[in-house]
Amino acid sequence: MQARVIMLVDLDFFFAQCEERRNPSIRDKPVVVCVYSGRSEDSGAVSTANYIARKYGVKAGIPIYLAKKKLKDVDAVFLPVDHEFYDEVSEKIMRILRSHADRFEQVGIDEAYLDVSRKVNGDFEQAEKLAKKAKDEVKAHEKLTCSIGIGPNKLIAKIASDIKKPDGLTVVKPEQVESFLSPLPVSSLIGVGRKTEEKMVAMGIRTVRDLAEYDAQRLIEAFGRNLGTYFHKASIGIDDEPVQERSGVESISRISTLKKNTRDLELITEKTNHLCDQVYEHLAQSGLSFKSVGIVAVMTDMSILSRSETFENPTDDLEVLKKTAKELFERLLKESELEARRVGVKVFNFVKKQEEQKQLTSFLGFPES
DNA sequence: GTATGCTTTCGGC
DNA sequence: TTACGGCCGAAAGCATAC
Repeated sequence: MQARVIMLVDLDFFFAQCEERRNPSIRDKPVVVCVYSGRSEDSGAVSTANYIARKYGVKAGIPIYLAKKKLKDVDAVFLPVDHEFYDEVSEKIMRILRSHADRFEQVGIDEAYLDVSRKVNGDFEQAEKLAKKAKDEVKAHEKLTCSIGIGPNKLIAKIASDIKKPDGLTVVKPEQVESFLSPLPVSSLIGVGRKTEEKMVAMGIRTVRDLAEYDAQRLIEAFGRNLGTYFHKASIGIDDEPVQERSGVESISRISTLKKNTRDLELITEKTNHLCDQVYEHLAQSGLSFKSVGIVAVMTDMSILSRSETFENPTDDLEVLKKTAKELFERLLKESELEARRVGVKVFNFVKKQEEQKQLTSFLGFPES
């Protein structure tokens, strides 16, 4: 059993970098990739921005209008998102990265874990060379930079990848794990969100070092056996999560901004029926059935409300989807007085169609063939 | 008390 | 000072089961 060597590869400011590659003449300017909602000239939000734009405070999530204001005296480039193009680029890069890994796990469109333990014989020097080679290859074939973190597990690799970017490479060897982790805030650990961090701070735990020094048994008392054990192990750099292929998406959703804010169920249903059609189209390509339907509404004050329903048995029926979405919106409107601004539909809890058959037959007591 | 599953919210890009 | 997308997975909260 040799030591594990794990890499996390993160494609830098991915959408904006794709746009720079397509049109290199914009590379020295702020590049802002936007999602326009169509409601008015500049309504919408920033999806991602290159590092030049970030120097002006332009980053993912801010309104387009605000981004334009921050860049009003600058020669900046604003572009609409082009997901098809990014998907294409991502697919090619993932193929390159996969070829360098013993095991591969893609996370979203621009990130992947590579287990390279065997490939580099458990040697971190070799892993660093391999990472440079992968970076060079991605650069040569796809003209894109990425940032890589290397560590003895996914936890360390992920945190390491954030240390230097863009175009960074950070290696944390097993003997460096303790000094690497100790000073970080507990929120650096996956699994520690705002609430958990607050709870830990109240217990006198701010840094990973504090967490590591905290009595493991007391952690278990405070967070339960699973979480408590996980936190204790993570604090000393232990993480046994394997790098494994993701079987597929966990949810498919479509959301859209309404022309006008409304609480008229018929107007909303008109829009969500269309969204259901799109979700269904995507679903049909994947050959999946779903057990759960969810809806989401962004209200006038930008607060987000959601409702969902899980069925006894999986289905792939478009009419069931539409009917359920409508009922959920009806319920949501009863429980809020605000008008809806954006509405969305999603399906999740997937079952592959063959397995659905299997589930049914085993339920009925037939022997499996 | 803890595990599990479902629902809702949060947060990154 | 306001302004505001679409999609995903993770986190959190709760009810019920064990």
